[in-house]
Amino acid sequence: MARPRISDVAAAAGVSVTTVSLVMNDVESRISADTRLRVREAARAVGYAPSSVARGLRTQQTRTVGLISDQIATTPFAGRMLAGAQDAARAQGHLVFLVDTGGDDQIERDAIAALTAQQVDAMIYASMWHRIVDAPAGLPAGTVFLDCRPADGGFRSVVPDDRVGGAAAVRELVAAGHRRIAYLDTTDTPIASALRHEGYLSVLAEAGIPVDPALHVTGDTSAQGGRSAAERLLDLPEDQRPTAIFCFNDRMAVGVYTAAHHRGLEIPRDLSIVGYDDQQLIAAEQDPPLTTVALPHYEMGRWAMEVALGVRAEGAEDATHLMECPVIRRDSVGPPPAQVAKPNRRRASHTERLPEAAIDR
Amino acid sequence: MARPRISDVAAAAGVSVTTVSLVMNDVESRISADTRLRVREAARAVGYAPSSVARGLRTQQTRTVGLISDQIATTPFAGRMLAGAQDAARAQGHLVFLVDTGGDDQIERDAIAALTAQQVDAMIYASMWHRIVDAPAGLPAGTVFLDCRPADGGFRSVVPDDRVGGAAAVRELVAAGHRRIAYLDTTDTPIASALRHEGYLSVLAEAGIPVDPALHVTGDTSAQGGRSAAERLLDLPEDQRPTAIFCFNDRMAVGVYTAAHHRGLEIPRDLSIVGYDDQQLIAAEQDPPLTTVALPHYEMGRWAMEVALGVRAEGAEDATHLMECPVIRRDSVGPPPAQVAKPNRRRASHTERLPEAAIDR
DNA sequence: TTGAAAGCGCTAACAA
DNA sequence: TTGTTAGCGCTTTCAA
Repeated sequence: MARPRISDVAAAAGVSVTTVSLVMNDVESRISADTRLRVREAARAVGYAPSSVARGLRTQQTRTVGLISDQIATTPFAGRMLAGAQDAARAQGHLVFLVDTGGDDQIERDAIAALTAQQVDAMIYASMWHRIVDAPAGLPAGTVFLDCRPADGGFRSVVPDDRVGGAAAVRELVAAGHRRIAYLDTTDTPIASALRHEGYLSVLAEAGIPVDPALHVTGDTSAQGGRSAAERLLDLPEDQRPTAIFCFNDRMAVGVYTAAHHRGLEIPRDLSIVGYDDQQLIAAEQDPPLTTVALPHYEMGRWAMEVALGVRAEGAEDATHLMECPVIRRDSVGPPPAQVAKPNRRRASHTERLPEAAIDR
Repeated sequence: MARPRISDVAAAAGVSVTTVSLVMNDVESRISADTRLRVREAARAVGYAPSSVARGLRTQQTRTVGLISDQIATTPFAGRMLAGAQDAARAQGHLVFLVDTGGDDQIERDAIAALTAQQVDAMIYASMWHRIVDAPAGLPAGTVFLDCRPADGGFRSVVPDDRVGGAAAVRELVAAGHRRIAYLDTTDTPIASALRHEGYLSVLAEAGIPVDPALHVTGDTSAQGGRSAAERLLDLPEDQRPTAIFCFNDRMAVGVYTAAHHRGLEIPRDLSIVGYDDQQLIAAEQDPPLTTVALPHYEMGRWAMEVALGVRAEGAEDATHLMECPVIRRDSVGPPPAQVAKPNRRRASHTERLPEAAIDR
């Protein structure tokens, strides 16, 4: 059985297709209540649902959106960003085409062409981590950049406010009483790390804490990278060693936990840690749960879609919207340990603590 | 400037729209090379690309696929499944509509209606973890179920072969010499856990190892759940305690690591562990890296899409395809510890080991 | 309050 | 080898 058409409904209801169309689209002002009911009934009877394709051709509006992203498969963040975009799209009665290019330029070009051919009403160009990208050719005007900014402007974009987020993280530590705060940085993702570093420096300045270059170390964005960088920090002489570490991200923070545990340092008693990302299945599951700064992925996805669909009339044509990154307080931050005079005291106290670890079996 | 139409190209090239259509669709047999070139040139000149919407209306084939899933946002598996489906779709020149219902039935119904209205050529109904679902009404025939099976059949489906996967995991342990192997199970996800349990039992049987009910414990699927369940296992008298634990999933395995560390047990020297899922950012980043069984998400996604688009002519209309779960060998499996006579020996060796941990600073 | 008819942009049957 | 034309299923103008 073929898909019923509007004329089938018209015939069944004994009216014209115009009338059916009017009823189906709730332009009912001019249709009598009686006719309306007959049409509705007939539509249900034949199992009619308007063809979006035909409607799209006629109205030149498809109620679809294209979402192009570089990496969905390999990042744990994709989900929330997509969810935000999806929810906003659904609220507007739009369906979203998702294309993951895997970073391949040819696939990206093809995707833009295919999406354009599909006459999507809007387009979102998403990156899975905050960075500056070269806008690909062929993107329709009005495309919104999600978690990235076009190098040459020309498009609206939304990115996390990493500077303020970094500041919030460090302020958390300062508020707990720390003065020797390290920034465990990375060089893998320049934009975000530089911004978080700026935030770090601004808070040190506002708290009147001198900047110690030795407390700024880098590693690659993995637990292993975090661990090696942390080792360097913990190898510093006792009086120069940080009492708190702000980590570029949660994965690196996990490495800091490992490094700390291997030295018998207890978190947060001996060392406070703040991460970034609030990565699911990681941050909250540490022991103790990690205090971190959340990346507002859902909100960014939602914002991008709303702007793309014109729900939100955001200012300038190529303005960048900064989304707040909230601090998620858990249990990895505490006051700094009481000042210790001799470098060897800590090692001693470490040894004293060992029985505790054995006891809880 | 409006989108150029086929007639614009025809006018520019001085031919009919038929000719243009023929050329654009590579049905060139009847078109002279000369005309072909002229048309191509004209198309480029006016910046023409055929409208998929118009073509879809005319041919009744949209070259789009609908992918409905319950939870993308909250699962780390979604990505690879999507990637597999996407890649297969792209290979066929199809675009995919993605809808995440979040498990909401109303959203699901709306999505099915919207996708049907869009006249998608195929549909995939995906779950983010292996389970049996009630097929929602309105799904078009030919819909493929991904990582789930319809309770009443009627549709093709692809799911991981959890029974064989569970067997492979346990066989790994048996091969290393273990005889007291626990299954750290969960009740959160009945299908998968029951199948893996079957695999576990089958390998014990084939190895002639008696089943010890005390070695079958359950917890919820989290690090915390794994930890508590592991505590129960490790609390067993020395001679009944397992030398190896097969965990329902990697998250729970992480909890086992924690429990083991708190007792001073070293992995794999004192305890071997095998997980399941090969969860990114978790399994490989444990210390030591976790041996686990991978869920073939990419392959399942790819398979589902290929079957949905008819690339793969799979047998029966409602057959279930079982996808192999490969063992990922890392460093959490070793031979069982040498038999220890007295219950206290282990604690002694634990204490002896402590200096090692302190040394590596 | 309702209907006839044009046309969205394309493909394909048929004609030349 | 190429062109004319009907029609895919709908919306919308205009007329009744």
